[in-house]
Amino acid sequence: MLIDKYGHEKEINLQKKSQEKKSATSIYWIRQDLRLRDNPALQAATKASESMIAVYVWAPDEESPWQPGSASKVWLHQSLQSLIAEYQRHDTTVLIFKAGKGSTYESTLQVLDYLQAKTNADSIYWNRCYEPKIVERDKKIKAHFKEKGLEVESFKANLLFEPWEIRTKEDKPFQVFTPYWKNCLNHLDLEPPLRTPSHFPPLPANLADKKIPGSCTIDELDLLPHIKWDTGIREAWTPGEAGAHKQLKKFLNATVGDYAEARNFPAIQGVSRMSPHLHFGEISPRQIYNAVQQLDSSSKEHRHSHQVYLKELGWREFSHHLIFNFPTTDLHPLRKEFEHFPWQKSQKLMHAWQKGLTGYPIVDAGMRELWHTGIMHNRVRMIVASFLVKDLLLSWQAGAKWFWDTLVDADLAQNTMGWQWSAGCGADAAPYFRVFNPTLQGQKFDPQGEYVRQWVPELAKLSTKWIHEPWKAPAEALTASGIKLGSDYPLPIVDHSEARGLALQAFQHLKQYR
DNA sequence: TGAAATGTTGGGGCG
DNA sequence: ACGCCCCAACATTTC
Repeated sequence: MLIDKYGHEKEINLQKKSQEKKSATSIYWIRQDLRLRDNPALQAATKASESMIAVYVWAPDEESPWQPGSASKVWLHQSLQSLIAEYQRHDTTVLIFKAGKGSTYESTLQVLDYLQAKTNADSIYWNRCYEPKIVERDKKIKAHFKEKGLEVESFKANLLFEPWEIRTKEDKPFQVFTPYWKNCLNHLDLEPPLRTPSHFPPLPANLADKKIPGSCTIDELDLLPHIKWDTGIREAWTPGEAGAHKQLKKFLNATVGDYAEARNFPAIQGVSRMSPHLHFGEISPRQIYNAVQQLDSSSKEHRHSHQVYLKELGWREFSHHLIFNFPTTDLHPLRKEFEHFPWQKSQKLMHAWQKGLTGYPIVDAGMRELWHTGIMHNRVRMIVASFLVKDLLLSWQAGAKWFWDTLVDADLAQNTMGWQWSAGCGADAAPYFRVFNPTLQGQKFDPQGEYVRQWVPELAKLSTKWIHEPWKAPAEALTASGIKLGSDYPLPIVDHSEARGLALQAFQHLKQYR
């Protein structure tokens, strides 16, 4: 395979391929790339062959212990529906399979193997994923089909930089963001995004119009919850490629120019809301990067905001760089001394945090926004994470698990980096003694209390003066707002200043292990 | 992408 | 006028 160090392999290869004889049948394996545009694997499969099998395999066991959470599955269900509709417009059927315990096929490999044998397919293409378990599985699949003599190729589609390309001078992975991103920008050589393939080859004749053993419908994947709690998610989002581009346009037309400031205020729509779309590959970072570069940037402030936003794509790149190069960090702290951190266990405190009943309005607002919509504003994620880890002394792993199950944008790389950053045990992490004060953060970033009032309606009538510290409100103010603390809304479950002291003590305890 | 504690400065009140 | 104190405002250090 021709490899250019910075990711031009596919363009080079596509050129090469179009000069070659077409293969008979190609398999395009759909994974976290639920889009038609800017999709190199799909491009390769459609160009290379007389007939094509587009296949999605639901095999959550292969991602254990991080099989998709409930919110993520709701998103996936809808995104797949939308993807299949897009394919149908091009007269193409997407085959769907389940693999694992209790299914016709034990594994993804078995599904692909069956399809390959059945159709005598001679090539297989997919876009890369970077979670350690998935990388391991994909390597096996690649080796398996190469041994069988197939043309097997994977592509960079969901990152600007492969996690292994960017290295320090000592040829090590970066562990600090700023030099990492600087290095990335020095190497950035952005190709324009690919278009939707112009031609979609049909299914091989012996598969067309037949029921294929083990294949199923989206509904049969059983991704939707049995108790209908997902209306909030459905109202807040439009999963799928079209929804992704619509949201991007909205962001680019309205708020990206003020992003640097606006992104800090959860009550306004100052952020891009691209994260779930990016996670499922409904849009590529290259498409976003390109679109931002093409914006009018005559004003200095806007230019600055654009860079700040692109830097967020940089953090996304960095998280994948980290999970790939430090593959055990999904469960273990990168900084080893944190294995000795005296994390507490308390069902009661954990439950209060999860349900938004901590007595700290900004924390509770965030946790309830998460529960209702499957998303939480990033500023608030930092606040609630700091609160869990430093005020409640509950482990970042416990927080990561909850986010994993409730976020529609749950992404192993990003979730891991975010939580390790918050706990202070990761790469380029917040120093441990950096403890957010939920009251001050609330007053700074939700100064009118609008965000709190939206998600903690029992406080809605409380005046702005007390909205972030209701326990300090005079009795008259509380009665006038119809609030009885301790029954309508909880008193703080811990005293922040006391909790901060305890956290700093716990930090002292770690020093002996450095 | 912190916050609290501690230090410094300078204006104003006041004897 | 002067020295002293207070304290807000800002800066620096510390966790």
